[in-house]
Amino acid sequence: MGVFWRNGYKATSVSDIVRETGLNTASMYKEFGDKDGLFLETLSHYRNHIIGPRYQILIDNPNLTGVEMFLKNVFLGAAKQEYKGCLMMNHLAQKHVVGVDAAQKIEAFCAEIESLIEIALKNAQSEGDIGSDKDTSQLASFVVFCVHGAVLYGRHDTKKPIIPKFYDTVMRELRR
Amino acid sequence: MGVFWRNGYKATSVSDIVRETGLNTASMYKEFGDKDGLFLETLSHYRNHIIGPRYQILIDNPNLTGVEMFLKNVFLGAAKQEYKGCLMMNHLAQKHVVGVDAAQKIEAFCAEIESLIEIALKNAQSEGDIGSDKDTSQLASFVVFCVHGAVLYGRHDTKKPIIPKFYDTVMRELRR
DNA sequence: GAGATTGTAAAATAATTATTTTAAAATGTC
DNA sequence: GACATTTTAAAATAATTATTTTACAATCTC
Repeated sequence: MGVFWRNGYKATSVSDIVRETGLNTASMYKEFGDKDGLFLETLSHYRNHIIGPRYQILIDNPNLTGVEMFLKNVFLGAAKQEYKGCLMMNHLAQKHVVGVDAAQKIEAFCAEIESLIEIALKNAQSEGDIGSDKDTSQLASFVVFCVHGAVLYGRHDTKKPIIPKFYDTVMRELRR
Repeated sequence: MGVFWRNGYKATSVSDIVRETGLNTASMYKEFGDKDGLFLETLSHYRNHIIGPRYQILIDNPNLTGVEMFLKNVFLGAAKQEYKGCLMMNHLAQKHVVGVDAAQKIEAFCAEIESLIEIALKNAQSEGDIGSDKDTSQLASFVVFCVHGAVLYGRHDTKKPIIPKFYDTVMRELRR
């Protein structure tokens, strides 16, 4: 997964994958069909094991209180990813490159976490933590954009991700 | 430029470029050396003719007043780009793929517009349009991130860019 | 443990893509 | 208008990369 994450679908050769994973070329083709199939599987794995767990608490507790603490964790989790950004988001600009199946998968994933966050925001709203005039759908987009798009913008020279900087901004926007 | 913009450096073949530009293959190699040289030239062109003009007003008027109007124009300009995102930003996550020259060029460009915006924000601050307690450097990062990173996050299904949504958020953050 | 099945390494093939060459057409120079 | 230079289209080559095959080792079944 690492190579796809770092260099993107097209710039990742099958040899790279074989080298990195130790997988056998033939086994790989038998298991996943082709490079595209492997990429789809990678997306699923990323969703289920890397990002998923971070949002699992929202699934487990549909009435979760304390969005603030949750968001802080999500931001920090994203900031730790060695500045590689979000595997899915890094491919959002490349729908034609990754193919339609992968593009759909990525978009479905984004929609999914967006609606999870929206539910959490609505809860917070009904508890008075967020003003009743707020557009929770728009705020949810904004949160997803800042969390999953932001490492992209981490500078290579400073080697520092920019996400933590944005956490405060997002929180102010929620509380305003 | 279009192909690079839409599909990224690695997924763009020389044939694609030749087809799109009508350029002759041999002339292309004579003029730019190789694909990489052409990409570097593309980045320069993008900077000088596509994005540059949008920020030119900041260079021409170091004491520009009315950041708000300026920012609005920048947001709208970005939102119009056929949802391809920012050519440079789309490559930020791929420093190893595009090579070190291109990566440096992209980062220099980002730093440049960030500091232009920071100057404008400082002016606004000294005129009282922005609170004196604000960290203009951080705000500038935030603006660049929202303007140049946001189309990335426009959904393919809805075909709508998300940038306009963020304009309000950014303005609130400035005025807060 | 013989025989069937599965996994593996390495080489072979196929497909794509970057770059160069070639020979002709276009253009410029005197 | 003849000659030199430059541009162009097309084919040729080189390099890379995706996929398949082959021959063999490991594992499993009875």
